[in-house]
Amino acid sequence: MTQGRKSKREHLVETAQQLFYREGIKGTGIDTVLEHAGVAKRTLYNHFKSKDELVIATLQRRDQEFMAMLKAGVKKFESRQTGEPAFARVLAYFDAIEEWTTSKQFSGCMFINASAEYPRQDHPVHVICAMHKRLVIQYIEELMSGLTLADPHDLAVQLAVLTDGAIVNAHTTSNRNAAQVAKQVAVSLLTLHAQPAH
Amino acid sequence: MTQGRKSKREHLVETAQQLFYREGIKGTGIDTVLEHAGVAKRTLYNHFKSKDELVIATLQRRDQEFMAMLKAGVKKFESRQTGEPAFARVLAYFDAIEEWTTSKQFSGCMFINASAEYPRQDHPVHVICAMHKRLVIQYIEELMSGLTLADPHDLAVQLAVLTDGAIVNAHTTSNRNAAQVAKQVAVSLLTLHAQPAH
DNA sequence: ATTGATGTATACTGATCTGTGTACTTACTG
DNA sequence: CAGTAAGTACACAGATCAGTATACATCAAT
Repeated sequence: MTQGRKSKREHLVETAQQLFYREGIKGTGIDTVLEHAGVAKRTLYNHFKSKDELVIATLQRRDQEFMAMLKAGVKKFESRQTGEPAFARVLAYFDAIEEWTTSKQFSGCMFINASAEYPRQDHPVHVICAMHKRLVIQYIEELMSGLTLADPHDLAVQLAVLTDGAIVNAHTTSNRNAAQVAKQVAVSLLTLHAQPAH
Repeated sequence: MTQGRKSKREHLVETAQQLFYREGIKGTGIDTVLEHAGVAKRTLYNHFKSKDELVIATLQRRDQEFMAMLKAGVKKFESRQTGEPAFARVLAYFDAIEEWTTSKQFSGCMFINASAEYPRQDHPVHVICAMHKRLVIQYIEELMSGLTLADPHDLAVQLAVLTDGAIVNAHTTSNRNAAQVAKQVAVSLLTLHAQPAH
């Protein structure tokens, strides 16, 4: 089977992701997704056995996309940091968050939003969101691998909490400075608790 | 007109608030609210001209309730703080947040959740959520009135971001320590930037 | 006692929702 | 060319949604 540039399935997930992000999941009907994707309803239900399955596929796609965006952002901003060089990667991470939260299409964190739409903690959607958040914490720990810390995981959780706060604050109150505020706090925390290794 | 202990309207708003919080707003139909409240549909639509109006009434009620809860919590925990006495009120605030986020019925912040369900920033629901968040920042500033700070508003925003992060983290990842983490960070920030007045 | 406001019960409208059934088309493959 | 996998168009089911219409009940105040 030769596919076009994108498989129908991938195209559906991509379209659904955008709509779910912009309008909310429960605020977006299947028919709306189909219209935007230009795909027949039957095709969708051949690939996914329910809307929930499509939702989960979009979140998995977003997870990949988001982590890639973060990593690209860190690479991009790492060399532009001033101050203690050992902090550069972590601080570049906050710049990446800032670039995202101040971008035109920003509409909060898709996982936080999905968690809010599916508040039950045992719902598959909620579980996936929790997993994503754990991945981010893990990534932050990696960014701090060049630092000597009493408890690296502890600081990573602190910075993750800070990040979520910035994202939510930016979205709910349309505050374009939220990520900078978070970065300021991060600088304080790093200065207090971290020394460059060696 | 003599009312019962609670007016029908108040009873409807209270019932709707609980359901919207537990199951999400778009996840709760009008009929579900009516069943739980034991009230006729016509009565609801005599008091509110649409579901959106009911939603807004629940958010206004929650705003009152939440601020009262915060203030009661601060009063309750203020005297139990150790360390610098001038920090006691702010730190008690984080204890109040902790008590809430670790309580059985906790399901995130109703305003953050509502913002996620109504992502458009010009939607009335979204606007009300933004107002609530501003009120909280204002309250945090009040809690710090006994401190000498270079920029009190700045620190209040930092602590508000931190709070939102803790609430979201507690909800999405079922982390019972999120508020304590936030409090730790708050201690660091206060130590760095605040001196007791005089 | 009558009036007017408030609430109830129930049926209904019309829209929208997720998901299915069916028959047709396209296109790749053996 | 035959067969198979994938997609399309379209109708439709069955549930649920917000909101309305109508007729009746309750009750307090004049």
